[in-house]
Amino acid sequence: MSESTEKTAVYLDFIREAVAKDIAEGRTREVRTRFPPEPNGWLHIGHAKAIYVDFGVAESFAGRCNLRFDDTNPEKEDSSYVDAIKRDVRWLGYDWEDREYYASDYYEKLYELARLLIRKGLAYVDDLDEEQIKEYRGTNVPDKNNITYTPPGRNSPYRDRGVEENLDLFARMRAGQYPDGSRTLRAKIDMAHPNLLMRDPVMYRIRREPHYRTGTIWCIYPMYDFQHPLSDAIEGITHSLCSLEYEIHRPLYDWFIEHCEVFPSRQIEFARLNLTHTVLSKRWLIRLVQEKKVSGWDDPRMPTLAGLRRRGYTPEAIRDFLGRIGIAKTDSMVDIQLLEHCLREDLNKRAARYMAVLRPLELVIDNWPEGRVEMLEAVNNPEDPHHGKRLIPFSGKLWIEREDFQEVPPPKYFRLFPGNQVRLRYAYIVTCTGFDKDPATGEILRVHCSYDPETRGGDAPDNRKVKGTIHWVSADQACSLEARLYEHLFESERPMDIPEGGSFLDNLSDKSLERLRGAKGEPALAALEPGTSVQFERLGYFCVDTDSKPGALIFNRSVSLRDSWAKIAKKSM
RNA sequence: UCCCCGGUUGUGUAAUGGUAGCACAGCAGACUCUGGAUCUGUUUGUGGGGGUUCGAAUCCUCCCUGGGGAACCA
Repeated sequence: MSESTEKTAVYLDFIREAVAKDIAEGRTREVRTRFPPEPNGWLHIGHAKAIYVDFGVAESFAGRCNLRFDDTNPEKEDSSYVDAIKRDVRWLGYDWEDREYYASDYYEKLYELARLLIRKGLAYVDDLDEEQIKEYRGTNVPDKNNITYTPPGRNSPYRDRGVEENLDLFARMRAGQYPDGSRTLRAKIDMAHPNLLMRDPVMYRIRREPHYRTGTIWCIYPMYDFQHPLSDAIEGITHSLCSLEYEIHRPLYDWFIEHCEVFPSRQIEFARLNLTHTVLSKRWLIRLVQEKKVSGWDDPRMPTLAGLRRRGYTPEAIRDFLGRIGIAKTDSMVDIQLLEHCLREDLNKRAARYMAVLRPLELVIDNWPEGRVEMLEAVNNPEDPHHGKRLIPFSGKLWIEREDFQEVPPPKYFRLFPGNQVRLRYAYIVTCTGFDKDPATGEILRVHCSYDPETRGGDAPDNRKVKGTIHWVSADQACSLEARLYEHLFESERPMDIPEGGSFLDNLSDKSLERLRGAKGEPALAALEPGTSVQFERLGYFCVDTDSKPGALIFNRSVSLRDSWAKIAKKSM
C-alpha cells in the first residue's frame, strides 16, 4: 500500500492545537504573535522558553511574531535593557525583521481609548488614594477568628461622576494639574466580582517620572491590564501567549477588548519554565547582580542568556532543550541535567578536541632521548573527520593530570600507578617505574616512567590491550592558562524554598566557582578567539572567556564530560 | 476564607472513550586510543473513593493535593 494511507501522528501542543482550531473554524486566517519583554532586566532561560513559544507558534503557521517592549513603568525601565534584550533574542536565533514595537509608542492611542471608555460610562476618575482603593476593594479582611476572607467591595464615592466631569478630570490629570498618586482612572466593572482584578481596576496612575523614551511628555501612565490587550489589538495579534500567572487576568483582557471595540486577540497561557539549582525570577537575579554575588548579568553561572553564552552554551543546545521540555499548563521543575545533556550533545558533534591539564603533575620519561621533541598527529574531532588533524609536540617531560596517578590504586583504577602501563593519548605506551615524594608532606612531586618506542602514535604492534589512556601536555611547549570550573549557583535543588526567616541568598553555594590558575594546555590553545568552544579531552567542554587575552588565557568550563569513573569510584567507597 | 488553574514512572512530556508511549536520569551489558561518544537491554507511573460505559488517564461526582491571584508592577 502507499504510504499515504498510513496515519501519521502529528503531535501538536495544546497551544498549536488551539491555534489550528481557530484557523480551521475560520476565526482567523493568519497567525500573529508577539514577544513582549519589559526592558527592566536581562533575558534568562525562562524568557527563552517564551521566545521559543511566541516565535515558534507563529512559524508553525507561517505567521509572524513581533518584538514589543512592554514599557509602561518609567521607574524601572532603561534603554540599556532594550539593547541587551535585542542582542539576546537575535543570538537565540530569532528575527523580528522590522517589527520592533514599543507600548510607549501607543500612549496617545491608549489615551483615546480610555476616553472612549469614559464616554461609554465605563471608566471614571477616582480621588481615592492607594490605601483607600485597597480597602474599598474589600480584600484581606481578618474576621474575629483572624481568618482572612473576601467580602464584596464597596463602590468608590466618586464612581458615579458624569461623563463630562470625568473627561475634564482625565484631561487635567494628563495636563499635570494633580499631584502624583492623588487620582486614578478606573474601569467601571463590578466591585463585588469574585475575581478581585475585576473590582474596578486602575487604568492610569499619575507619576512624574521621566520615561526612557517619552521623557517628560507624560505624567500619567497606563497599567498593564489596560495597556496589554489594546497593544495586542493595535498590532493585530491573533494569539497573545503568556505565562500561567496571567490566567486570572484573562477576563479583564477580554473586557477591555470588548468595550474598546478593538481587534479581538486571544490570550492563551502556558506554564513558565522552572529549573533545578537556579532561580528564574528577575527580582532575584537582579539582587544577585546588585549585591555582587556574581560578577554581573553575564556571569557564567547566571541563567541569563548572556551568562549561558559566556559559559559556552550554544543557541542550538538551548533550542533543543526548549523543544524537549514541551509546552503545557502543569507547573513543572525541569532537571537542569537535561539542559546540560543538550549542550554535551551539541558540542560533541562540533567542538574541536584539545589536550589540557587542569592540575598538573610532572611525568618524566627516563629513557627518552635528552632534548628530543617529536610532533605527533592527533584527530581534531573523532565524531567528524572533516575537522581534520593537527600536530602536537611531545617530549620527555610532560604534565599529566594529578588524579591520573595513584601511589596505591583503588579497585578498578586503570590509570597510572607503579608497575602499570597506560597509553599517552596519540603518543606512546608508557610503564610507570616510580615516583618522587616529599617525605615531609607526602606530596607526589614527580612520576617516572619508561616508554616503548614501538608504540609511536599509541598503537601497540603486538596488539596488547592497554586499558587506560590519559591526556598530557609537553611541559616546555605548553601554554599556561586559567581554567574556571563552575558548579550550580545553588546547591539546593529548589533555592526558592527559603529556610524560615532566611533569604534565598543563604542557599548560595560556595563551590560554584573554582579558579585553577596553574593549568597547562597544548600550544594551539593560545590562538583561539574568545567565545570559541572546545573539548578538553577526558575533562569537558570549555569556552574561551570574553576576558581571555594572549598571555592571560581564560577558559570557562561549560559542562563536564559524563564521568562514569566517578560513579565506579563512588560505588567502591 | 473567596476566585482561577493544575495533578500520567525520579524529572519533563504524549496517549483527546479502545495495547499507557517518548526523552532525560537510573540500572545492566557490548564496543572503544577520551572511564568520552555510540549501541543493546531494562526497573519504575495514571493522587484517592464512588459513578457512567462492553471498555475510563480521558466523561460525571466527592475528597486529597500543588500552583496562582487579591500592586497606582509587568
